[in-house]
Amino acid sequence: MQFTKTITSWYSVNKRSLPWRDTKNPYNIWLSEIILQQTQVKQGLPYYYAFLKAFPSVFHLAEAQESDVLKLWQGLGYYSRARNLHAAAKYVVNDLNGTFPSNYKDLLKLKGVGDYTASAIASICFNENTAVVDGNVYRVLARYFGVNIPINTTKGVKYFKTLAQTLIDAKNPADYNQAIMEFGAIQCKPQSPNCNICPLNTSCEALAKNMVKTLPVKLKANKVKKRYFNFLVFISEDGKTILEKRTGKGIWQNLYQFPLVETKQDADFDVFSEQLKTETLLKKQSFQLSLYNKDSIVHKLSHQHLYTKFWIVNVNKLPVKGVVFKDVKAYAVPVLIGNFIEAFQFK
DNA sequence: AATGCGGGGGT
DNA sequence: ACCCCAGCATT
Repeated sequence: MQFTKTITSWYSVNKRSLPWRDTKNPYNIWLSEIILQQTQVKQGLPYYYAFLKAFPSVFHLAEAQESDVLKLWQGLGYYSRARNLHAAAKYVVNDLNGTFPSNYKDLLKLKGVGDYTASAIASICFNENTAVVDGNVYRVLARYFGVNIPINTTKGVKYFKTLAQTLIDAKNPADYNQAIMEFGAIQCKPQSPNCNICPLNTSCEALAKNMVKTLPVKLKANKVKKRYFNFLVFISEDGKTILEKRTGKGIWQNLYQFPLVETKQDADFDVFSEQLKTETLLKKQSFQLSLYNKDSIVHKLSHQHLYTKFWIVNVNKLPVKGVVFKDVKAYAVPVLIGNFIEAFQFK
């Protein structure tokens, strides 16, 4: 297929030099693929180096505490990736004697490994003939073949997986898969691709029909929800504050935060001050309240905007076991909390 | 099939 | 304000 030949020869000339391209070690490739899920190379690169340094092998990772893995993952987002990474490492060590699964089907059994990642590892490390379909592949194929089926539907997912599988270079799945992704990232990029220099510009359906800007088609996402977060930054006379672990289902699972009071709307000082008197932590406790940031800090996640206030709660003695100020930075926290800790300087 | 999950960067 | 990113798990 001409498409396949052009993509692979483009890749041999234009590929970036990246650390995970110097190895076929499945541990390294797996780590890189998990880090790069929904994450650009530039953002993930420092984490890849940090993880390999802290956990050079799957055995090191399996022996770690989840809290240490999350701390190292801090700032990268989608924290279930870190929790699943750690769980999968323990599975590989405890159930598979440390030997990585070596085919698509068995790779899928690892937590956090879905169709894309199993295909990537199987092809790159074991040369299995299974096509990857990531955001880049959707875009390249939708444009080149002029496909307007929405990519985020069951029909679209199946269609593109099948199409990708017909195009893969069976003699070199490892390079072909990486080639089409790199082509999407650098040449057939989302915004204003330079089609003048594209090696496929004489046969690209989207270019011929002036559809480059409208492909691929993606069904619109839901609207962003607004939430109002009030963090209680306790300050005790013996130099401690309170950190709580987030449990349950929502965002930032297993990360730490200051005690949180969520309100239906932006909290007013007087109203909130009264409300606090009924909070469990402050029921039988006198406290002095001050507001750290008058204007809410807006922290934007994909599907929620968090309007956030940090309330400084001075107390004589903490109602629960606290954390001494110098230890606060050892906890894995969301970026929103980490930024506050950096700026506030506990002392 | 629909929803939730982070954070950074670009336009 | 909206889109994108080497997606996955849950319901």
